[in-house]
Amino acid sequence: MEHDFYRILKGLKLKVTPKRIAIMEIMAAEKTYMSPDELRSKLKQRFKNIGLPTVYRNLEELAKEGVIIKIIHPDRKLYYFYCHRKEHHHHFVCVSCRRVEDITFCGMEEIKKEVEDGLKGHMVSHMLQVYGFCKNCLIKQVVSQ
Amino acid sequence: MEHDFYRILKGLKLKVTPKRIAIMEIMAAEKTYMSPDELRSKLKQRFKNIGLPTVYRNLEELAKEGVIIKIIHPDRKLYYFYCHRKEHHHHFVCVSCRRVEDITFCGMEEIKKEVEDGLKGHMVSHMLQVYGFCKNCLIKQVVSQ
DNA sequence: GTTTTAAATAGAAACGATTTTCATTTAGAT
DNA sequence: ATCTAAATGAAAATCGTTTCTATTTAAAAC
Ligand SMILES: [Zn+2]
Ligand SMILES: [Zn+2]
Ligand SMILES: [Zn+2]
Ligand SMILES: [Zn+2]
Repeated sequence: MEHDFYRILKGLKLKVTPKRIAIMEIMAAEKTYMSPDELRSKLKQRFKNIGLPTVYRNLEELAKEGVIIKIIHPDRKLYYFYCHRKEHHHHFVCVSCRRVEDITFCGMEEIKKEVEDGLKGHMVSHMLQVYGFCKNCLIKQVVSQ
Repeated sequence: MEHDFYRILKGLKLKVTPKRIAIMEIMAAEKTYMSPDELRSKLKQRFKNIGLPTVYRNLEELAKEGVIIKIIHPDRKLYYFYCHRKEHHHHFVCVSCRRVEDITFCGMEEIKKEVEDGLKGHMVSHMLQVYGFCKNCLIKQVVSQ
């Protein structure tokens, strides 16, 4: 698995540093989105010194390259998630446990049609995100009643 | 028109202050989204003293009550827009001039189905926003070439 | 293997949008 | 006209994020 990350970084012409590898390992192992500070807490278990700017920079670089994604959050803070799927798609985010899951529905064609035919504009991108309670959290709710 | 805003504020049990009315008037007259600071600049033309916290507070209150909407922006700053349409719908945002236009496509049913049948979760809300160039900006691009 | 150099990093400081605090003013009820 | 809770302005605080700079390090060149 580490070899995957190694190759990904090489492909992006980024230096393969222990911290980069660790960031990718930790992110890829998480089922939930994380803030830079939460990621740093996990990195602290492996490295004595790890600066927050390093975490911010690496997350941003990886997001820019499409290796990880940014999660749009109502609190307008930065959150990232390692998404294994590479085709265009969107995400379901659990408002209780932060779990992220893929959604295959998109609607890009209909939207594009409406923008171009209806508004006579040109669509550049679109953002779709779904919020709710994941399977696990629904079960917990029922059990705890 | 002012009477509309008067009645809206009354309906929300908010005091009808000159600044609240002015904020609603300015927002409702704009075809583009605005930041709190941009709104304050406009308010300064009418009021000698107008504090930024007042602008922030009022925008947030009006957004909470659904009178205006928040625009999700990649820069993660706060932007608001007075949307005249009241039914559930989404928006097209021009990345060049900030114009906001209604989109009727939604896809809520398909998404809900996928979350509930596929993921066995429960959908609470969803966020869709479309970015691109509006009609006017497309024309300007062509003309200036 | 050694040298070179550009990228990566840590730590400290800066930044800036947003929020909080608090004293004063004001809308609207009595 | 009086009262009270809401609204406001000014100043300060907050805090997530970014910048700066000296140091370290990956990896290319030798
Ligand atoms: Zn959950
Ligand atoms: Zn899509
Ligand atoms: Zn435009
Ligand atoms: Zn919708």
